[in-house]
Amino acid sequence: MASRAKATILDIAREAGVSKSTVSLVLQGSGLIRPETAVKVRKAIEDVGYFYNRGAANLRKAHSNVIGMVINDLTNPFFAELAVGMERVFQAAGVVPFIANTAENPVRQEEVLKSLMEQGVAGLIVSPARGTTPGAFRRIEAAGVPIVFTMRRLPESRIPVIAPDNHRGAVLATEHLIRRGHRRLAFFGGSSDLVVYQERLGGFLEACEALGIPSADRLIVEGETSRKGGMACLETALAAAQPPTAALCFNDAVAFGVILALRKRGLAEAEHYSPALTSVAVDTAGLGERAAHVMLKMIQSRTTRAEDHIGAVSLVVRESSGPDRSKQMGDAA
Amino acid sequence: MASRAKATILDIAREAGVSKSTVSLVLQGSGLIRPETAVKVRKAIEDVGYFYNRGAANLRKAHSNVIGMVINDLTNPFFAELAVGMERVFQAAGVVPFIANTAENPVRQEEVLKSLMEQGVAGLIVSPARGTTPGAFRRIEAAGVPIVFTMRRLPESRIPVIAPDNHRGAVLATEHLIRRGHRRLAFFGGSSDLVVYQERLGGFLEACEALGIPSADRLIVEGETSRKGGMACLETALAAAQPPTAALCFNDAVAFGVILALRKRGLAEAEHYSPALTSVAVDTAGLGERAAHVMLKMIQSRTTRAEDHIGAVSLVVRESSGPDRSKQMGDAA
DNA sequence: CTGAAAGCGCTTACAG
DNA sequence: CTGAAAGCGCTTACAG
Repeated sequence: MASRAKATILDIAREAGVSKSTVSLVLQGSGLIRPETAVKVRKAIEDVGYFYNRGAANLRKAHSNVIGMVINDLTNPFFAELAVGMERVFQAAGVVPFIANTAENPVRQEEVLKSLMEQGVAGLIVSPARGTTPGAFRRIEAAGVPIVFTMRRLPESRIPVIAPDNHRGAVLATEHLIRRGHRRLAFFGGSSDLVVYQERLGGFLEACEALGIPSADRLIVEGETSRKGGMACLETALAAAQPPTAALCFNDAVAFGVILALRKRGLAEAEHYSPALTSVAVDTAGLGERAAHVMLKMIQSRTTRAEDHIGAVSLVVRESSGPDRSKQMGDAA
Repeated sequence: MASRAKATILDIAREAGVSKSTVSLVLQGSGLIRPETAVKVRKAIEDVGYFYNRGAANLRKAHSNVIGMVINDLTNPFFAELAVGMERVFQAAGVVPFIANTAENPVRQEEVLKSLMEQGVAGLIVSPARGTTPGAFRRIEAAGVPIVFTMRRLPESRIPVIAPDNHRGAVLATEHLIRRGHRRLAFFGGSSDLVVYQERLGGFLEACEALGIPSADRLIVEGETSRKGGMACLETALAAAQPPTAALCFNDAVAFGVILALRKRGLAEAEHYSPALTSVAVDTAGLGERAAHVMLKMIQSRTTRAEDHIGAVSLVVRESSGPDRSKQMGDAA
């Protein structure tokens, strides 16, 4: 049973008593083959335990059916969602997505990209790691392999981007906080080396400006985009002479950290301080689907250029239980 | 700049003024090549923007450097952790892991496995989807490709398994609850078609038996392994004549659901009912590393057999704030 | 040290 | 409809 040497189309041909061209034609579902021949061949395929050798086929056909998904942090459920959306589309198109994780490490990213290229991917969907240098994709672009960025853009790059409207999301969330009566606002978490950060902070500042919150009443605390970072942000903010009464958090993790810290201080448990996690909703799986579609189109039309796509966002207001003067957390996912 | 046709070793050979054999030798780091020749070749590789074609190489060498990781639920951070551990080991060994998600769907799993086999993987690390049939891996085994199961085992399969000691974890957690003074215990979530469920429930029952909890005081509520499932379990339990005072939850998600439901009912907020999420700790990344090592060894020794590996577990007791008679949640991760 | 030749498993014209 | 032949990009003996 355990045949060590893998079967090839030659084995199938022998088993079925036809030539290997015929087998190849059957494999490709060609209409040129007589039905009973096809049946005979298919039976032989089963009998010899054959697995199609896509590498050999691609070598000859000079194109591949695998595309690489390079993700900066697979432990972030957000990216898992994104991957799920892409897979749906690719599956339907007969394309196999291989996922690789860079763990936010540009060196690892370099290796992963090289690997994927060596594997002969037809395209690359990438959420670039922090600190990716502008030239990181130069050789791949030169080789004519299409790339799509998701979630993050690189400064001064012409690679198309599929991402949510971070700026708009932050504007919506900030407006919400101000309308709820808050006058001293904070922006918690993230760091200015990320383009995403600039976009969200920009939205925050724009809304503050538009709705008359003076810059003296805005507190910006950079920090790790993690629970720990969120906790640190809160400590910093509470140490201020006039602590903010509401904050826009860079992402969910930061927001949870802030809430944990509040709870630890006994502030969140108290009746008058019930943080409602209002958040910016992004159709993540939808963005994944979109990215996949763009990629498919690029491959098909043999181009490395495409339009950017900025996904709509909306505000999800949750359990805003406290009175007007209650402090409250807003979170931009 | 954008050379559409990909460069081959022939282009390099031409550029460097050597034969393609020489280029191949340089690519493989052979010591047979004069240093200055190697330098010249390496420069040519840069100049023509070459990417090694691993598919062609593998075709000739008849072995590959990619292994497939087939995961049943990528959105579960647990599996992301596992993947991270494996990647660490594989990277060091020059092996490229490709991750594929089956979303707990046996049909999708079938497709993914086929794809990976067609891609010529050297081995497969699989966390099988629910409802996987015993024969699902027959052809792959017959082809001599090594498989390792992680986290879950299949009934009546001889494929090696790397998994945490679920039984022991449940025993530890249950003993803990009983020692805290609880006498009416529940087991929440999961369903009996999973081997993991049998293992955990078995541990729960064994501990109850050993420490004298009569079966009348044990409540077993099957349910979805999600927050929603956990919430439903709690409702069922509270409807009992004598509700349990503590529960062992199938996993984190169920436990969170239970806590949410308690909070909604106002039970968790009350002083006398502060659920402490005591949980069973598994070194997930460590299991990932272990699985990778086992796989590497199997590939190297050309076998499809290996010892099972059952990872140690430990109990993490957290914020057990209430008094002895406080109700409390234990969670087996 | 380096070159010419064969072959890995497939597909693709090209004959028959 | 089916077979013989060439070739995809590489590696591997085998000469030189």
